[in-house]
Amino acid sequence: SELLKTEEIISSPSQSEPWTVLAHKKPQKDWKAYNPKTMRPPPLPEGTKCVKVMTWNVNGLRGLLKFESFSALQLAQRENFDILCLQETKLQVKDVEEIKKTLIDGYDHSFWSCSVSKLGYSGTAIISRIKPLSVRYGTGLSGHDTEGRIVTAEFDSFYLINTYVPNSGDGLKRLSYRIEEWDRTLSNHIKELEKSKPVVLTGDLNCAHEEIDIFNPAGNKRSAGFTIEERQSFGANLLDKGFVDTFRKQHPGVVGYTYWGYRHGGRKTNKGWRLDYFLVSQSIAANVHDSYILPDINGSDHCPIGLILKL
Amino acid sequence: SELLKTEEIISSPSQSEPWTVLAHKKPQKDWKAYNPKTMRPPPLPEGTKCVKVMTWNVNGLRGLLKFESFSALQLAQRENFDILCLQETKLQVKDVEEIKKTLIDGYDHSFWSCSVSKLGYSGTAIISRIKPLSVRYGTGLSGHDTEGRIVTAEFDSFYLINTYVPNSGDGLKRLSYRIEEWDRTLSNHIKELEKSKPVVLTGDLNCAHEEIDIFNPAGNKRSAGFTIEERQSFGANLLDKGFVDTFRKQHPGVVGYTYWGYRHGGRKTNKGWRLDYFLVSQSIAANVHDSYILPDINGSDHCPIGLILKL
DNA sequence: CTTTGCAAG
DNA sequence: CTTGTAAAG
Repeated sequence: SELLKTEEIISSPSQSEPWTVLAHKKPQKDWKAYNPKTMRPPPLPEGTKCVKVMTWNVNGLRGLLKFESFSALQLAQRENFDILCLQETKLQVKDVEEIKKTLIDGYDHSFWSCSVSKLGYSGTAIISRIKPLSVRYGTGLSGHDTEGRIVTAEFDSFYLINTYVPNSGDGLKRLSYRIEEWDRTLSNHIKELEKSKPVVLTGDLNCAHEEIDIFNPAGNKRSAGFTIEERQSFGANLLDKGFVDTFRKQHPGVVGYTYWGYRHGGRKTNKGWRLDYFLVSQSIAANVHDSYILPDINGSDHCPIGLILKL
Repeated sequence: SELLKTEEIISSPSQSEPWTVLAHKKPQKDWKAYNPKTMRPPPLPEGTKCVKVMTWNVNGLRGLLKFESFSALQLAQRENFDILCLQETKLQVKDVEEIKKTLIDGYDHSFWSCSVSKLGYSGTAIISRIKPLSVRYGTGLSGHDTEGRIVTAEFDSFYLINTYVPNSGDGLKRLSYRIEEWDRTLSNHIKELEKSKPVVLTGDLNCAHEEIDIFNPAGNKRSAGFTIEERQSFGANLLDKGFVDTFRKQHPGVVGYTYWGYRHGGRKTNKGWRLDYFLVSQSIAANVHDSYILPDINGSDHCPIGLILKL
């Protein structure tokens, strides 16, 4: 296998570095607040084969890189991921070569999908130090491939699907498209791939699945990302098809947000949502060593999340 | 008269404060470089009645105020002007009340003209501690009053016209409008006012009149602001009608730019243009005590200029 | 190169 | 509130 040995991967400083704990001020009902310092398992024993995947909606990659304080470079040095999945790169096709030059050595395989219908909109990427067996852009299943929302990479023992699910928009004007066309297409794509290998689905799924996944469930029943339609579609098209929400499995009853809107200073007051996920095929759910959130990493309205998968 | 006494006006720190001298690196032919430290006359004797007017194309007033380093407030404290004329405020009508609140005490009379055809475009204002006898927006002469390009204030002994002349645009696509419609309309407006009182015309006239007024005359013969059409129109519609270019009269053979394009780092290399003027009726040309440039004031692609007029 | 408004989230 | 566009200078 091309996957790296444990000692190379698990040298991540993320459990020794001083991640500041996000104060989850108002855990609701009897929910606990996720604490990345205390709620992560001990490192795997040396020699265990595994892969470390990270996912981050960067809300404009060029904006993020200007910041410098959290380039992919520094994230790599801290987290030492094997594969990084990005959403909302907002790159145009013409920007990609320039951006590739900023990648650090070792991450030699990167695959960029850009919107060709709206410039500077949406966009996804997979950046990897492992060379995939194959890569596919979009689903090929219908005409929904113009917004750069899906990249799929095939590895030895699994498919990795990185996606940025369409936002239902102000006034929910894109809700029916989202549910009836997009979610269904994605679900079919996954099922198709799963016929040959287990699937890891990650990205900004633009849905807070349960009440625990949003700071104010009552007030957001008609907000894009928490409508009953989106939540049911998430259940029916993903979970009911045998996909496991790895964070929720590992941390039932724990509040762990991955998104805080800029509009109401949400990050300071922890008015967050869990919109970013790792879902995995049931057949590999037991291989998940850790599914975690890094809420203290700034530079976007979303924070990165990670998955350590034993192979 | 409502105009202030000399001791109140000429307490300006501008001749004692350390204005850094702009290095005019390549004076052309036998032109001298304007030096605001050395080329200004001594203060007027105490008790002389005068008015101090400043003009500044601010290239977006809200952007400038964010800066804070050169708000109108600080400019007022350093220059102690009586009247400030702004161009390219880029304000909308709805922004004006908000902006008025930022004015410092004493400047209680302000008159704002905003573009109503293109939002956030153009826009002029007169801010004064002297209450004008009357104020007029636009010329009233034709249909050229939708872009907020002219404010005229009447004082005891003169009219003050503040204008932002339309740029002829990339590809000179607005050149014929500029010459045939706009310059002519402005000229008629001035002549009309001059029938009753002398006129002070100031603002961004968007024309470098002579070769001395631009860093690279040869290379800009078809650039907006230095076409022969604009230069001749400037001569025919303004100077030939009896208006005196006060800076040029005071400093013949002196290079004094007021604008440096952002596009080619023009301010560092002093690739500038003189686009901002005080023109006065011949009948009061001898009353001009000082017509000067403040090239070291940043915050815009134009710098402010000043006029001290004896009354 | 920078400001502005606009769409989008 | 912030990221992208585009128009304008």
